[in-house]
Amino acid sequence: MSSAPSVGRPRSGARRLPAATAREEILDAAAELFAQRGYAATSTRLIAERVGIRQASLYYHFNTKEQILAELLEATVRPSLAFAAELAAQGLPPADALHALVRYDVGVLLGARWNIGILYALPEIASEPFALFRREREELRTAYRRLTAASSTNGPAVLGDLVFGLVESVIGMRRDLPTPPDAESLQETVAAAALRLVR
Amino acid sequence: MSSAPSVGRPRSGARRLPAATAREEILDAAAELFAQRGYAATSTRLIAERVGIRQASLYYHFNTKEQILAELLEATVRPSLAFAAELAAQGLPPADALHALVRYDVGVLLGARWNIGILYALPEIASEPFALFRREREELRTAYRRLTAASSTNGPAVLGDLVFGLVESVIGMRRDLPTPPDAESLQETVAAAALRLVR
DNA sequence: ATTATCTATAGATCTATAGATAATGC
DNA sequence: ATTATCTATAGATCTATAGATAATGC
Repeated sequence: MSSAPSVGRPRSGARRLPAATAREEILDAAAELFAQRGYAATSTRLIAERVGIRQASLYYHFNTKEQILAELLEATVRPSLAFAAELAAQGLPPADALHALVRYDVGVLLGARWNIGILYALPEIASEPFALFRREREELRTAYRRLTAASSTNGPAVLGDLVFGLVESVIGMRRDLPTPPDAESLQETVAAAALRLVR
Repeated sequence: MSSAPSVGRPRSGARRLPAATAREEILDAAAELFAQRGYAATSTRLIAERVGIRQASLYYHFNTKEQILAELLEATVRPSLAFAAELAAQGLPPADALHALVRYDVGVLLGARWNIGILYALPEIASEPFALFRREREELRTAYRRLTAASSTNGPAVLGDLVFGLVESVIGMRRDLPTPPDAESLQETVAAAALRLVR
């Protein structure tokens, strides 16, 4: 809950988010720019400008530009991964659990302030600083595999991956559709579509 | 069908693809590198090195680095778009046409020498040099919308986009799965899954 | 004294252009 | 003469580090 600090040398520009910490402001500005123009195409100078500080000041809060992206990506998978773990502990019928997970995950992807999911496809995330993100995303994929396998008798081996892909297709819709669909109804639509695939 | 020319100053290095034109060699090297390390993270110097020429020599064949990416992207959508047009002219039952288009499109995405589809998500393609690619990809999306709407009585408005997303999910599988699935069977699996969604 | 900024800059790129050159073709 | 390369380089970046400084807190 900490916000604009009173210590430290004053900034060159106005704060981006007066209620947030500098760290949160940097993550927010970076998320907007990375999602809109791309990771490599966004300079640390531009991020800093949007935050109202000088380029070098970013490095008081983050060690590298890659670390900024890594934190953004991890923050996007983590809630769905935690939700999948909760579901696993509840012992619902698998199809009900799958429906709930899809609903939740689509909600996270559509509800994020910026469409960070678009960066999941970046070839750059194959490198080392993104190892934790890749591992967490694979865990989420595993949760989908487990739930689809349990929901479906003799479906194909890749059924879980197809459902995973169906869920993540909302990232592309959010980017490409002129009128991005209403979140509530898309959550329900995608969850229903997932059940059609496993049924 | 033209190949290694005999005119012009000799190259500094060995040819990448002795049977191809310099232009094709450049596109092939760029495709490999863009898909593996990312567009912005790949320098023109590295592309040239893989082709066996000097960095500046790329510009005899292409005006900009963006043009190289644009041609690669266009070449990946175009076959499926042409196939969709053929299908439209044939007057098949819509569900059969949808099945055929999904099969074909998945085949193109999996059969390409490099996984160029991974670059569809790049925020960079929102810029002007990629306008033609974006238009062609939207036309393909429209073909999916038309076929799903005709195959499905009272499905949701985004059904075509879900099928489109399902098809493109094979791009992620090709990248992320330790053993990428067999193309033939995945074509059939995804086509069958698409029909489950519209049925 | 501590914190969060600032200024200045090193060092390493990177894309694209200009003009020279080494082949073949006529 | 034409083609496809080469060398050299301009000019514009870009990330990250070093060290100074302007606040508040004790």
